[in-house]
Amino acid sequence: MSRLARPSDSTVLSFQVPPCHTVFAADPVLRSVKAHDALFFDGDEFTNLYEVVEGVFRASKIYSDGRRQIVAFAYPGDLVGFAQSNRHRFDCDALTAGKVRPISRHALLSAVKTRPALAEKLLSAAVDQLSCMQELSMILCRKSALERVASFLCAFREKTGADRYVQLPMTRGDIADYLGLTVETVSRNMTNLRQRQIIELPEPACVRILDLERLRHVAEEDVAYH
Amino acid sequence: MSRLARPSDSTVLSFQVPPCHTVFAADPVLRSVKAHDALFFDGDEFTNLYEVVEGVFRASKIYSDGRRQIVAFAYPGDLVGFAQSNRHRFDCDALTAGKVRPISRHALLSAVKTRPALAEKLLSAAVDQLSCMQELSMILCRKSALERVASFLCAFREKTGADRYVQLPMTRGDIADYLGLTVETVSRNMTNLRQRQIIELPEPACVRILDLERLRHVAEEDVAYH
DNA sequence: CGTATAATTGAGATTAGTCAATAACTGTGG
DNA sequence: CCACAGTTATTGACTAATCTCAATTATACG
Repeated sequence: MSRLARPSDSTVLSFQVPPCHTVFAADPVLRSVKAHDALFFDGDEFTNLYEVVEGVFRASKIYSDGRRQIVAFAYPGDLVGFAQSNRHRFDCDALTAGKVRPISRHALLSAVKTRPALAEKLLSAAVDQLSCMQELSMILCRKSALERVASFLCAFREKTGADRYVQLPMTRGDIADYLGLTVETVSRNMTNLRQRQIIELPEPACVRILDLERLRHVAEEDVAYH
Repeated sequence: MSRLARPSDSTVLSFQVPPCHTVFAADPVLRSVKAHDALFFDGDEFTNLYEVVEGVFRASKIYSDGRRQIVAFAYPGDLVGFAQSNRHRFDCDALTAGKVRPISRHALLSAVKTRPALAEKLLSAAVDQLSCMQELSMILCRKSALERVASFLCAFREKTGADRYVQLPMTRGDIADYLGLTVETVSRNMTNLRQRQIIELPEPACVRILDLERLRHVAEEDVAYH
């Protein structure tokens, strides 16, 4: 996986449990949620975090001036809702119907105490996410709108395991608020990619990647790694 | 401390050990470094991380197109050089003369295994940093140049415990590469703040804060928290 | 003291944002 | 099944902000 393909991988509030370690498999309780259901709101008491089992979730923060920041999109395998205080700092809701496994905060804390290996895994995951986040956020600060949109598409594709046909569960507004752009700018750059025959847009929520090579190139052109 | 005052606090690669827990005090080895000395380079094997004891350090990444990203400034109490792989991903060097306490990676890993409480602390610190980083980076992506510069000054002041007289160990170029701006833009906005009588610049590296209230207001005006 | 580096300032180009209009899609109820 | 209303997406014209390039001034260091 290219390093630039990491954005959605680096969701701050969600860190991914390595697939080989089904850390919480012992907990059989699955909760089904419908699209638009909320898992928790900003300010809610932090009692559970959630392992996403199915569906796509959105973590967002709404500021008093009405602006909104999409903090992370969470996919199956991600943990979402980690908080360091007694309260959540973000809203989290479902973009699609899905399933989550709630993990009680208390259970997690005691598990960490009694199972050092688990603590080490979590720490390692957190450090990894921290590092990825640093890279991502700074890259986002520097990239042009076109590069951000292209990066987002590449990352989404990688993350969801899609090949050439990508179904976006989020709106242009969500993408804009995630990438630090406006809806119009996201839309214009989607059009730009379409006009250059890099993608097709059979409908707004569907992206067919015609030329992955060039899409990646556009995503990375300014920020090349050695 | 206001939430916006957190930037330098949220240095990804450096997470701060709570002062009350001198986690590594058992290790007596201190290393003195001169200004511009490097602790490690991007790609070096990850054998040690470092607790900053004295001085200011800079973690940066240089891209093949010549662009540079300042990833973090690290101050006394910060841990710098945490890596999740076998290699460092950033350069780290000293902006000023200082002292660091190297902590061997191996020692840390075994300590985490044998002392669950330590693991918990580290995990908690990492999650905290993760969360702060998310906030910071997104805020930086959205803020105007003036707000970023003002935020930077506020944060630096808080972090270093200065009152009204702030001595900047880094160049305008460092600040620019940290905030995702150009040198010229940083300079212009410093001038802007000076002309508005919010700060004085007796010399480029010295900032006297004349009106902290207004400086904070400029830093936060667009991104208000509820 | 002179040279190299760093900082400031100005003018113009470029990019993304804003405001506004139109088009497409979604879902609901007739 | 269709029509309507509300949301979402696209596009255009214009504005505002930052970047780029260039020149000048200040500072640091040998």
